[in-house]
Amino acid sequence: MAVSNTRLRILNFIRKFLDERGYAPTVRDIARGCNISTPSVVQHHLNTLERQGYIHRDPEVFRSIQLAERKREGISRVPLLGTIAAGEPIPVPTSDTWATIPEETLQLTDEVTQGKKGVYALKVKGISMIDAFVDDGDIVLIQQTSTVEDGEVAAVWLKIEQEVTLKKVYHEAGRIRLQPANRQMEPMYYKPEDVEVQGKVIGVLRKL
Amino acid sequence: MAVSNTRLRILNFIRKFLDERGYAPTVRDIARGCNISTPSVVQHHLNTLERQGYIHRDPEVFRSIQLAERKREGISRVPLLGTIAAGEPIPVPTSDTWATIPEETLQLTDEVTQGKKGVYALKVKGISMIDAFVDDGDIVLIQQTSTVEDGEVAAVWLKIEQEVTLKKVYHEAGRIRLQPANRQMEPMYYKPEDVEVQGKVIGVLRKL
DNA sequence: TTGTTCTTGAAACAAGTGTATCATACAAAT
DNA sequence: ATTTGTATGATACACTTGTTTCAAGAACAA
Repeated sequence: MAVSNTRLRILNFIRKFLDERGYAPTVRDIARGCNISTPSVVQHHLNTLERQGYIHRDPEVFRSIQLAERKREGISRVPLLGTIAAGEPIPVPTSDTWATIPEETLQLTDEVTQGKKGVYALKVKGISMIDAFVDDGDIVLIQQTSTVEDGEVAAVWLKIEQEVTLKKVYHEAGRIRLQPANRQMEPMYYKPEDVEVQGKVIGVLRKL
Repeated sequence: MAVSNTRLRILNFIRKFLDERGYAPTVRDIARGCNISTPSVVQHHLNTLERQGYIHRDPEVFRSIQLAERKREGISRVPLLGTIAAGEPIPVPTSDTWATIPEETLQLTDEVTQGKKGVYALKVKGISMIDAFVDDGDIVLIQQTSTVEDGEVAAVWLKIEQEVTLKKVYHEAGRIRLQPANRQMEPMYYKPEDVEVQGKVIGVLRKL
């Protein structure tokens, strides 16, 4: 069942009310704001909206309407632990690194961190990662891990070149294939002992 | 005056209550949760906390306690209004576009939106914007505007080519210079009447 | 001591508020 | 035409809840 016109007005009113006042409206607030003459009509629509999963209420509790779309509104504080550049291994957080005060802390919603744990951020220095469409000044979000699945993008330390690079990793027979995000570029092949996965890249953030 | 022991307990209780239930406690909820026998004591402490600036309440309004520390925590809800591709103009929001339920809504902190107003998001379709280090599937954050300062990145509609592109814009004598983010690429020059700024690019978001 | 201020307490009021009940109107389906 | 489901409406009840009032103990300085 679709969202009717009146219920859409009600939903939008609840959104606006929450944004402006910081707490939920009452049925009478909604009636006033949506040109509905009586609480019972609002009640009826709220029941429907709740049955459809758009909102949640605690019975008998005043101003307890919550929007389902805002339920998982988690904010994570992601430490910015330093920079990532071609010629140096990336900072890998240790137990005490987390405890110390980071350079800066990014406040990110779970929408961005995808709810992942053990995430930290690094600022890109230089243009060595343009083959991953990562520019100078971008922020990469890294999840601490030493293993990745095939096809995932990882921060990989190349022992021979003494360089870090962002590539899709594929485990092949007797070798590791590192595939640039840029499809126009050729993959590179390494012996497993010559590469070291330092973390999984879960996102990139660019502020202009 | 410092925060007394009891008031600190009350503050922590309000924090926990808000996190767990999504709406504010009543004076009686607080009394129950902090082993206070009567609403009037809670009322007294809330008055003090409000005078000290730790909380805010709307008089006479139930469950209207708000934590000052969370007032400027800044989550913006950015509507994902569609896609951006080379061959089609980008969707420009109108007053009624904002009112309808968007395809999806991104929840972003002000850290990401930089506190800007009138921001919406578009998902990139295709690899036509790799010269701006923007890959297929990336999300670009656009602030609605028709003018940009020199050096800012804009979503520009090229009337002759019938294409949209992301470029740094420079106003020069009698012409517009469009500079790719990729420094290895050459700028393009247009007559002012042949280009149309459709919005300012304030960020790029890539989820992997 | 005395006085002052802060804190805790009990009780009650009045208004805000979720909810139920009954009723009407309208459109679509049978 | 009848039924069914949905949207709207008026009214009232009972509980929730912010607030007030009066009172008393606790901490502390003069």
